Amino acid sequence: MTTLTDVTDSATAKGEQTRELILSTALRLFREQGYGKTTMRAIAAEAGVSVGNAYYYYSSKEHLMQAYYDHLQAQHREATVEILAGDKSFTKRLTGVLRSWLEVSAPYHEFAGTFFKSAAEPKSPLSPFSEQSQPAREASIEIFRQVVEGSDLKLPPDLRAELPELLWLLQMGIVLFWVHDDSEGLRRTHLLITSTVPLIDRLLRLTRIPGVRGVVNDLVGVIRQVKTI
Amino acid sequence: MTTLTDVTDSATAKGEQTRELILSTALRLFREQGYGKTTMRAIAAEAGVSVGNAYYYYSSKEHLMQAYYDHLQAQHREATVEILAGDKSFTKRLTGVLRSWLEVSAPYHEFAGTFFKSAAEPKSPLSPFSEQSQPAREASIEIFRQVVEGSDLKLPPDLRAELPELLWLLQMGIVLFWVHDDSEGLRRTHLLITSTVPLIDRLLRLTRIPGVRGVVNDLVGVIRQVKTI
DNA sequence: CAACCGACTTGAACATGTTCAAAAGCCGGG
DNA sequence: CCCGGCTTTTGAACATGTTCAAGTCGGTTG
Repeated sequence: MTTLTDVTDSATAKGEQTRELILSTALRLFREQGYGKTTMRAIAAEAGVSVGNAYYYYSSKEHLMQAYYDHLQAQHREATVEILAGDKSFTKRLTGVLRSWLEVSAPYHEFAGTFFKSAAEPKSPLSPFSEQSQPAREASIEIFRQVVEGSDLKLPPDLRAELPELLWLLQMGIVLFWVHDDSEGLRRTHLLITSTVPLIDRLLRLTRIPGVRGVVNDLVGVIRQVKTI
Repeated sequence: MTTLTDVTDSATAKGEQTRELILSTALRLFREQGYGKTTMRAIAAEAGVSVGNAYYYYSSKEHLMQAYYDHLQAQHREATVEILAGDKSFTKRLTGVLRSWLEVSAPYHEFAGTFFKSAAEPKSPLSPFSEQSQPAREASIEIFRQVVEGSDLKLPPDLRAELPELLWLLQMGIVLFWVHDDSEGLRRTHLLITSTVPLIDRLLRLTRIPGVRGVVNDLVGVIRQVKTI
């Protein structure tokens, strides 16, 4: 028997080791010398396997980057736990989450550009809007859902329901900014977060004004419409 | 003698012809078979020159795409003239400009993804935020300046000054959406424009409400700050 | 006119992501 | 023990963007 496939984790016994080996080697090289300078041949050589073997497990170089992305996502999630358990203040929660993303991602800032490049292509599985990244995207939105739910924010239910996704979009915007930010210490991105978050808070509180409320409702309507159809 | 070309246009005589030839051939092939499937060898062969020669004029395949982008930009500019001469209604002007962009770009929708991919990389000259594309960017913002200036829109001067750039950002967002839009006839993007523009108009008019005014002023402040520092 | 200079052109060579047919292990059944 | 069928592994071959040393060509200068 031994048809292997019953175990949760080590799906295919031996091969799984090779897979891990290739991935970890690749990630290390990416970090050490950047994505562009790391060749598939180098990865294979360093891992002590053949090029073809690397392709047996990862159908492309991009695919290896995908794995890195998942890694990052998990790290961020972990980093937010503490923050989301603590304060009830909306701005603090949001700032904390965004900041922690920045921290987790900082070591990869330099080669994030390349990642971004691949992610931009609509058909790429790396695209944040793609089918394949739906799990990662939802995990990310889930974090923002917790930001909202655990906070003291008072909002009309419609908007509140839509908010996590909007905050995720905000995060995408910040990432876009971050990728382009070459100020030292990522000063500008930090500044962006520091000044944007309170502003968002204030904007959200404006929805109590009747005249504003109507427009916002329509805005939510448009967002839903665009998402669906 | 026969130096034939003293014409305004042709900077370096003969070579300029070759340059044009290569470019037009490339653009044609891009349109006919997509960017990815068009090889530099094919372009060279079709144009009747050597590969090296193509590289003499265009330092990379991407560079050829850059040229296409400029081409598009010019076409759009031309298409907007009529619209901007006509109506005074802000929403009509804005809708017109966005729609005409859609029309001009439609033939390239399929291969725009690839373009987008390159443009996403921060260091790429194709990036809408890059140094190299500053002229194109400013030309584009200029269009939106005309949208605002020729319109009946009443706004606090601060916001009014910032608005063209914000509208340009909106356009970037729409492009992002457009690239991912595979509904037939680009229905979804059209819908997005149709429903977003009036909403923006309403949002802008909200700035008359005192409570809103303060927040918006701060928002403008943040934008300026982020742009500068 | 011959030498020369710089713009232009060439094609072979290179680097690297990717593919693929074949070999090597591995394993349970006859 | 050997066979047939799988997973895994190999390395050479391929496709394609890019580079480069060397050639060509047209005009300018002595």
